[in-house]
Amino acid sequence: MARRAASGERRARGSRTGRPIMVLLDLLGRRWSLRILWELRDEPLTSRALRAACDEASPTVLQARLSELREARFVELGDGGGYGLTTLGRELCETFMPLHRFAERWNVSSPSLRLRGEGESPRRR
Amino acid sequence: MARRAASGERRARGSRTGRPIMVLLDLLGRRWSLRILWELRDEPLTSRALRAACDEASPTVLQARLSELREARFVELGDGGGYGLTTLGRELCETFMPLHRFAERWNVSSPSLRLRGEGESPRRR
DNA sequence: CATCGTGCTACAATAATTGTAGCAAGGACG
DNA sequence: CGTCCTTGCTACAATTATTGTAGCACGATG
Repeated sequence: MARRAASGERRARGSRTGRPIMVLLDLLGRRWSLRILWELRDEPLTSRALRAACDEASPTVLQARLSELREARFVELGDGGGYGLTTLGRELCETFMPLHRFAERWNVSSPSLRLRGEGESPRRR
Repeated sequence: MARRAASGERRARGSRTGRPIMVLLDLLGRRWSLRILWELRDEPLTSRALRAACDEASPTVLQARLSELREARFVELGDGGGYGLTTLGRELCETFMPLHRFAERWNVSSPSLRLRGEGESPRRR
């Protein structure tokens, strides 16, 4: 159920079915989404502090992600400025905490994984 | 594709510090990464079956993600064909299972969140 | 008023992704 | 052997997303 049906099917980013898990995976799979939630996990941050925490990512994307995250009700702009997690957002973040421990155990042995685009397919063009 | 590298600081995708959690968040934040892991959670799939499961995403990205995921030792190409999760990959996937329940409770009320590019600022060049 | 810090936007350059087509290698079958 | 499959994987132009830099309007503070 909950299909858009009218106004022409669109195809994009694997959320076509509208299953909540797909929508969520899609949303979290956008650039900086996970990072933003992660950086907000402890305390609210102003947009600029958040930007600083995210390696000075461009405000354009950050603002776009923030809008989406706010629309998803994971993040809110508190009174007096500063972005923070909502109760829902905090629950989501809790879900990710095990990821931290996992990452530590994982401990990336492959150096070419650290930065995008290095050590991938030998690109012959 | 000119890599900027070459001189001093490399900046890309928030993995600059090399902290495992950042590398992981970065890797998982790439398009289709989460989805691939998700689709592989039950059983191995051939590259084409996986593509079908991922709404016919283009083989270019899928192959790129698969390479990265293999390099991260989350996914492997089993003998006789077909991609499957490694033990490590299965552990990672376990970490995500709570996400499923979360997504169900969440149940996206905002229609503009379902597909990328809808409801955002229609900024076009 | 001048100066700061908010959240947020414009926009050209660049990088990533999509979509379509196709390759080489391997099995099965005749 | 030759054809027909299917596998993993690649080419490449077109399209989107992201980056980086600049700057806006608003409010608070001085």
